Amino acid sequence: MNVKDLCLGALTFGDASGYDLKKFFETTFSHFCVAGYGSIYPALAELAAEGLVSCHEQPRQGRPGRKLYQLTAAGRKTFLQKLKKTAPRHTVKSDFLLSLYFAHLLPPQRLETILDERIAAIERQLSSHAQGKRRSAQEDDGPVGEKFVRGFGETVLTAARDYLRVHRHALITASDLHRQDKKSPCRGNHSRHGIHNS
Amino acid sequence: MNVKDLCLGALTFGDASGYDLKKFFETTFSHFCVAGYGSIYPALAELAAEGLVSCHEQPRQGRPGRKLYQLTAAGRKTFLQKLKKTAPRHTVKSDFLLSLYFAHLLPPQRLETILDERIAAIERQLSSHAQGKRRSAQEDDGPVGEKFVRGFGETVLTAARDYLRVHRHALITASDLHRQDKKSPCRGNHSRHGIHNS
DNA sequence: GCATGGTATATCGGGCTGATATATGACGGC
DNA sequence: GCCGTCATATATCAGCCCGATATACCATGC
Repeated sequence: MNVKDLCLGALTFGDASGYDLKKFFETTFSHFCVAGYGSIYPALAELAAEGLVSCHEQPRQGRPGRKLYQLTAAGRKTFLQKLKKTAPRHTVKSDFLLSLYFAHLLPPQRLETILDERIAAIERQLSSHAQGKRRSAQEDDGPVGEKFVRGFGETVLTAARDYLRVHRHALITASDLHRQDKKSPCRGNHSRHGIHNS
Repeated sequence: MNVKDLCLGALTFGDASGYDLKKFFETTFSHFCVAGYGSIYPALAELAAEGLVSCHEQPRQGRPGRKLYQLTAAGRKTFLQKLKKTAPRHTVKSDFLLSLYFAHLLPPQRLETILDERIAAIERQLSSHAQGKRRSAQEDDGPVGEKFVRGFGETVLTAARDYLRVHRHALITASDLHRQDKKSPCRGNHSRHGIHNS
């Protein structure tokens, strides 16, 4: 599922400009995909060239016209096929966890900052989820998958936040004991925690 | 944190070849980063050119020699600096959740497959975590961050698996009611679930 | 009247993924 | 002893994507 397919999928819910799509990805899809303008605009241009979307430009004097994109029948068909064939992968990329893995190389203050920022970020995501839930409860619909996906996100985020809260203190104190930074240089690369075992 | 920094970080635990590093990423770092040979080998070559790692080649007759890389003092310093400055981002990219968001466009059988495969994948990850835990409990060490990160992974994965198990059936039956595929083409792109609101 | 932030399109370099190619040793089964 | 399969090990490349940046205007509030 590349950005082109993502755009087709979003357009099944109605016409939109590139800007609209970015916002849509940032809100509705925020916890499982990202796409920047640098991917969206070229994607839309290619899709238009392939006849999978049509583009209706609304001229605005003095600046580039707003371009509304609409899914064509071929575009809808293409998306359905992609959707059926796509392998449902799920990957996490986290400098957050990577940093904590190296807790023994970081000052405790930095660890605190990292943990607190992540907890705060999770809380922001949870409250924006709650807003989305209220909105879709009013309008009483949206795709059936939306509720499921939102519930999944809430569950996972809540579990993550609780874990961080509970184990925050333990990590900071433990890392303080095992510290290994510039001031106590312990500089052997040949520690007993080797990687290769040949 | 790009692949070059990742390699430096892994090499703080001991010397390794490119192949060793890949395995290390796949096991220890598996739930928060990925790196293929296509990134690792060029990264090591650049690091060697910059003097951040040194390379000791063990010749083997008839094929390319095994290249063991070792962190230099400069490399260790560089990694510590990067680690301190890195913004601890955390992103999820999931065709799995994306597919489920479009549950109303998928046949129930496909939904079942997707859910079951994901649950099975989570269970595989959990049991490989458990193995890692047993191993590091025997040797009674590893970086202090390791336990924390592993605990985080277990917590989140368990919460995800339980959610999927509990809500599996509800999603499949609900999507069956709201189905909207080729057989009932409902082809208006101008549904009331529009994206833009200008 | 002016600064801030939102709307909107577009480009580009650097970087990564995933597939592919190549070669050989080790191991177990038959 | 032979064969297939798996693990070891390095390397390249096309296609794709992220993040930063540039431009331009309007609405809002202070």
